[in-house]
Amino acid sequence: MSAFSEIRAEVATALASASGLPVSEVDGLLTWPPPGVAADFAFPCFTLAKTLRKAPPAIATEIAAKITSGGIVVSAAALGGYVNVRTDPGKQSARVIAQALREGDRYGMSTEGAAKTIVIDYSSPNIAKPFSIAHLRSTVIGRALVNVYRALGYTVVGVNHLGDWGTQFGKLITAFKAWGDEKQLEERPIRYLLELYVKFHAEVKSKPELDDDARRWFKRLEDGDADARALWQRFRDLSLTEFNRVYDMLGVTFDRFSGEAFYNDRLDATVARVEAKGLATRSQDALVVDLEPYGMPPCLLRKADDATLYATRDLAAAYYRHEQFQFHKNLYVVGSDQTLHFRQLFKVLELLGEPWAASCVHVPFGLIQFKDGKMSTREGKVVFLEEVLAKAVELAADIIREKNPELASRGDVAKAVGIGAVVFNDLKNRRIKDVLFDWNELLNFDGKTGPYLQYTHARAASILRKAGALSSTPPYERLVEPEESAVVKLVGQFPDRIRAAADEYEPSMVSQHLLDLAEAFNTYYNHHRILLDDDAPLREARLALTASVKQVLKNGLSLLGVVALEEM
RNA sequence: GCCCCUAUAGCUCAGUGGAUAGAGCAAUGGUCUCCGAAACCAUUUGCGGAGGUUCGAUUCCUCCUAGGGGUACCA
Repeated sequence: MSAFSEIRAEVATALASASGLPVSEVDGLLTWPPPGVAADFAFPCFTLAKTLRKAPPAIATEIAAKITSGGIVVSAAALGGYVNVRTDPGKQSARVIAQALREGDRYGMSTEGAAKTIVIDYSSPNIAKPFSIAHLRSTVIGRALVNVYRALGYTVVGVNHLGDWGTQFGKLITAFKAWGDEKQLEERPIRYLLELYVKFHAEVKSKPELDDDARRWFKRLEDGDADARALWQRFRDLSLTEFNRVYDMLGVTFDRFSGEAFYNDRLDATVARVEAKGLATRSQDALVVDLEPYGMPPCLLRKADDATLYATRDLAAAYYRHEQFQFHKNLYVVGSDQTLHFRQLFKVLELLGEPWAASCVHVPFGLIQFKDGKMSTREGKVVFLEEVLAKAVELAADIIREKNPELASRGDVAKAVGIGAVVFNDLKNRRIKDVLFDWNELLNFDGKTGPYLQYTHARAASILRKAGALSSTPPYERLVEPEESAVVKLVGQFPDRIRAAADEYEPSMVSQHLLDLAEAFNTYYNHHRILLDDDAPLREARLALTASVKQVLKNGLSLLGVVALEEM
């Protein structure tokens, strides 16, 4: 339990005994006062008015009078219908900071997920297509969730469910057979494959028979045709080489690189399983699971030519994951445009009578929007992630040259800052929001950004370097400034925010908390001197506070996949 | 048509059913002989509309409007 949770529980207990309510009920109502009110917790008495048949202010006055100071609680005062409780700032600081410094890199982590496995499907780019800024979202959100669940003690299996199968390969093979150029494929594989893909979609408008060719090629691929298979392998290898370069830049890793093709030899058994349950029906020559009673279009398992689809392979993958890992949860970090697909998939699992269908969760995120509409691979309307990262790193290097030309290892720092800016930009808001692609915002390093957090961390690091060794027993009771209490509170709440982020599959809960902390610390820094010359004990206490801030920023940034820098 | 998501300041977004709705960007003006000015301080503007539930709604429910997405052989 975090020190902050313990403090909250103590306040709730005090209020419970004063009001006669159960602690759990008090805890549920407990809130905090607005900025103008000098108190740490607030207890609203409005719900009691009915049962007690008294006005809320009168109830608040009675409860406040019964609260005795002692322990963490210093005083209680009624104001309107609220009981405002003040806690001892020194004791609060002592507990919170001591815990943060004692636990260090483990602060915020727990073992509550021990013996539970969580499978997370993330990134999952389509082979033979460019790694765009759209894939970045799944990649960084998924990676952050992997880190968050690991921090809570879960066993996590991160799966890159590569889009390495499907009709798109029929299209690519068709296009390559028709217009392919070996030299271009060797020299600039992904961009060239994208061009072929775009050309295919442009040509198919006037030559619809190309679609039939594509379907035939995919069918041949599924049936193990050597020619099709060889081209597929080549496209896949070339793509993976490019993807790995991007993953290296981002520092992203996976436990499994199993794509859709991996499940190819399990598809017949999967379809058979659905048929055995009597769920599969022939409709318009295709094999489907009728979902009409649930208000959804049918889930297609086989096309008219018996080739499989996305849903078939996802179904096989779900069974495979359950058999392999007996997951506690099976998460899919995939864009919100695929919500219906997952609703269908989970419904089919439910109809198959799998109790673990309820443990499968789609974790959707908003789409990247351009000023002129949605991104479209088919029209070649994409922004390459490598280009974005390169620009960000270049800009970071410019700023370093200007602000800190003497800095050692400027190249590494520029990389960390530039990439940190792009990564954090994708994690700072609630993931469901669509993102308008905007170079200015992406390349902004001021305000609520990754570099701002890195800067605050580096600033704290700089102070601690100058200070030398820390005292092991600083007088925490000296930390009574309101700006200090604000920082302490945020340090103390950090572990709870990690849990909330896991509960809601929402990395932004960590991001927003780090921004709040950095803001509070920078405000504090600008109002009070830490490295005091004339008050050694207070200096020690403030340094301990600074060290705890640095620790939280470091741990939080690490969860988000952003490098915490000592200097920048 | 039907289904899902979103709507808070000029822009991008936070916001636990509670007391005066907060940040950043942009703009303007301040703060470095002082621990890192990628920082801090100050100034201005707002909960899409209408009902409902509630002691109390930006928050929950319904309807409407707007934007985005999806809607059988792509993923």
